[in-house]
Amino acid sequence: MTSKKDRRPTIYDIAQALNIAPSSVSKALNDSSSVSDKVKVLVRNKAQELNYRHNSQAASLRKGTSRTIGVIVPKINSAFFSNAISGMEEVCFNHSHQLIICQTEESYAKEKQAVDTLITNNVDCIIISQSIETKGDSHLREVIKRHTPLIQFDRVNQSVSCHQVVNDNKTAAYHAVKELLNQGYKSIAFLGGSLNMHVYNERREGYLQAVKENGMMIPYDYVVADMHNEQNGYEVATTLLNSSLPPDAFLTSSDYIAFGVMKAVFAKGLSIPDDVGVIGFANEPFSSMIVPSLTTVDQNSRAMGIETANIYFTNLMDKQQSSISITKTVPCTIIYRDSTRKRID
Amino acid sequence: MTSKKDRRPTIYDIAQALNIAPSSVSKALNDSSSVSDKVKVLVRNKAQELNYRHNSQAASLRKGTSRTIGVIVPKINSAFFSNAISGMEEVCFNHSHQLIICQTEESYAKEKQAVDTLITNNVDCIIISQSIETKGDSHLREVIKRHTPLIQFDRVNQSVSCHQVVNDNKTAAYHAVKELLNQGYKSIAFLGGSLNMHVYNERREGYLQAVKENGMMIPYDYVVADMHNEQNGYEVATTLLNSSLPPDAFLTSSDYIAFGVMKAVFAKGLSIPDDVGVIGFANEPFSSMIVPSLTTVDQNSRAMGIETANIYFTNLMDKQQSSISITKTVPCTIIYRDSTRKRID
DNA sequence: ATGAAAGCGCTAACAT
DNA sequence: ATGTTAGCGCTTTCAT
Repeated sequence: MTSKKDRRPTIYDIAQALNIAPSSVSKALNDSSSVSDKVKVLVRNKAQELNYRHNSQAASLRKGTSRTIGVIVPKINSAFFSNAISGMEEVCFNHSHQLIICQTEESYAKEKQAVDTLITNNVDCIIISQSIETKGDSHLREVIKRHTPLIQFDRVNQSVSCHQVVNDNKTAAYHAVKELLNQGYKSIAFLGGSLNMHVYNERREGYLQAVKENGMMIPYDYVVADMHNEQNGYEVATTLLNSSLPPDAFLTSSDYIAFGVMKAVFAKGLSIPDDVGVIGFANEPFSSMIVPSLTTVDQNSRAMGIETANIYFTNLMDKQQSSISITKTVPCTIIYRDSTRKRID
Repeated sequence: MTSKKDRRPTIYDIAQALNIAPSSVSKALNDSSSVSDKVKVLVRNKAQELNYRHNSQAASLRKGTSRTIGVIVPKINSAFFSNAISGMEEVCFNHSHQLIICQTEESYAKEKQAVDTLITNNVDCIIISQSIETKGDSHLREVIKRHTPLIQFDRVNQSVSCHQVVNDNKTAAYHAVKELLNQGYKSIAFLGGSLNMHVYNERREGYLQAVKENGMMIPYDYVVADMHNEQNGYEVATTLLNSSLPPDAFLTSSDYIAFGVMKAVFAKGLSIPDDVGVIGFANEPFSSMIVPSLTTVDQNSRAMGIETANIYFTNLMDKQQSSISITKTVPCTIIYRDSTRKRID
C-alpha cells in the first residue's frame, strides 16, 4: 500500500493524476512554448503537491549532457586550489551546473583514475591542474579524443594543446626581482619548484631575465629547483647563507618555502629586511600574519577559478568544437610587505 | 562515415563486434558468474580496443543508485572544511564513489538550493554542515522524508535527528580553560561564535563549566558571542582590556579571532604570554607560524571527514533504513604553544 | 552459459 | 496545444 507512495514521484505520476500525457508534463516543467498556461499551472501545482523533483540523471542520459563539470587538482586543502575551486563553483552555480571534484595528491596514477572516473560520469567538461608526479599525457589526449572539452589551469602541460588559464608567472617573477633590486638588494637567489612543470619554469625564466638584464653575477648554486615546503626552504637557505658568497635576498616559488628561508635567516642571527630580503608566492593567509610580514606574489586564485569556468560557459558549452585553443592569463599582483622594506641609508 | 566511429562506444558496439548479446557484454564487464571466462576475455579485449568506458549515468538510472555523495559546506576555502572534505574524498575514492560539493557561503537560501540540487542529482547520501544564517530545518526533513541518508557534521542542527559527527567541543573548551588556569591566569574571557549554532554553544558551556568549577568570578561582559573574524576579536579584546576589570586570558572559538585578540594585546603594550594568555580553535596553519605561536584546539578536521564518510559506507550503504541515529564524536587535541607558556615565578 | 526483452525517468520527434 | 512513441545505455529478470 505504501509501495506506490514511497517511490520517488515521476512525471508519470503527475500525468496520471492530471490525466494528461507525460510529454505534456515534461514540456510544462521545462516551460516549453508548446503547452498552454493552464496546463503549466496545473502541472506545477501537482508537482509541488506530490513533492516531485526533476531527475537530472534520467534527463542527462536522454539529452546526452550532464550539466556537470569535473575538476582534478592535486590537493583541495591548499589556499590556491580551494580558492580556485571556490571561484569555479560560484560560476557553475550561476549556470545551474555542478562540480565533481577529484584530488590526485600529486600521484600520476590517481590523476589517470580521476580522468577515467569523470569520463565514466559523463561530465560535460574536465578542468585539470596536473600533479607533480605526472609525466605522460595520454590521459589528457584521451579526453580530447572523446571531444570532452578540456581546460588546464595553473599547472598546465604545454605539450597538450587545449584551453589554458595561467598566471603571468614569468612577468611576476621578473617584477619581484626588480622590486628586490629597487630596494637595494644585490645578490638574489631563486628557490623554485619542479622543473618539469611549466609554471615553475616560467618563474625561473622571469628571474633569469631580470638577472641578465641587470648584469647580475650569480653563483651557479643561486638557482635551486624542486623546492616544495618550509623544510626545503630552510635547508637550502641555510646552506646558501653559509656559503662563501651568501645571497642578500631570496625569491621563492611558495610562501611556505619563503617561511623556511626566513627561519634560516633568523637562525643565522640576521635580520629581515635589513640584512636579507624575501619574497614568496601565493599570498597564503599566514603571509600577512607573520613578523615581519611577507612580501608575496598573489596569484589571484579565485579569479583564476572564475576565468577557467567562464571559458566553458562562454566558449565551449553549446558550441561546435573548434580547433582554436583559448589561453587566458591572469595577472599576478605583488603584495608589498615588510620582508622587503629595506631601510636605504 | 565518421558518424558511427565518433559516438561514444556502448555495450552494443562490443556486442555487435563480437556477435553476442548486449546482456552478455554487461555481465562480462561486471564479472558475473553466469558468463564464461572465454567471453569475459573476449569482451574485455574488445572493450579496450574500442576504448569503451562504462556509462555510470545509464547504470545509475537503471540501478537506482549513483555512487555519488553530496557534501554541503559553508566555505570550501577554509582550513577546517577543506581538510574535512579531503578526508571524505579519500574514503569515497577507496569505495569508488564520487563527491559533489556545494558551498553555501553562509546563506540559508543557497543551502536550500544545494539540497535541491543534490536530490535532483540522485546522490546516495547527503553530508551537511550548516550555514550560520540557517534557521529552519524543513530542507533537512525533506531529505529524510525521501529516505536519502543524511549525515550532519560539525555545525549540526540538534532538532533534526539523523547521523552526526561532531567534536567534543564542550570538553575541549573545558580543558582549554583548565590549561589557562594551570598556567596561572586568573580571569579568562570567552569570545565565542553564533549562539544558534550547537557547536558554539557547547564550547561556551565547557568554558562556563570550568569557570563554575573553579569558583571564578567573571564580569558579565567576559562572555561574548557572534564573533567571526580577526576584526571582531581585535575590537572586543580592546574593549575588554580597557575595562575596569581587564581579563588576563582569552579563549576564542577560532584562531582568527585569537589573532585579533593578540593584536589588541600588543597594541595595548602588553606581552603574550607574560601578561595575557590566548588560546584559539582550529589549528589553522598560521597558528604555528606567528610569534608567539598560538596555543590552539585542533579539531582533527581530516579525521572528522573520514569518520563522516565512513558512517555512510559502514552503516548506511546497502542497508535497510533503520531508525537509530549514529553519533560519532571526534576528540579535539589541544596544541600547546607559546601564547600560554606563562613564566611562573 | 547465453540471449531476448523490458524498463529506469526523461525528452524529442512526430503525429494529430 | 496535446498525445504517441521511441530511445538515451545500462541491468536484470526470465527463457532457452
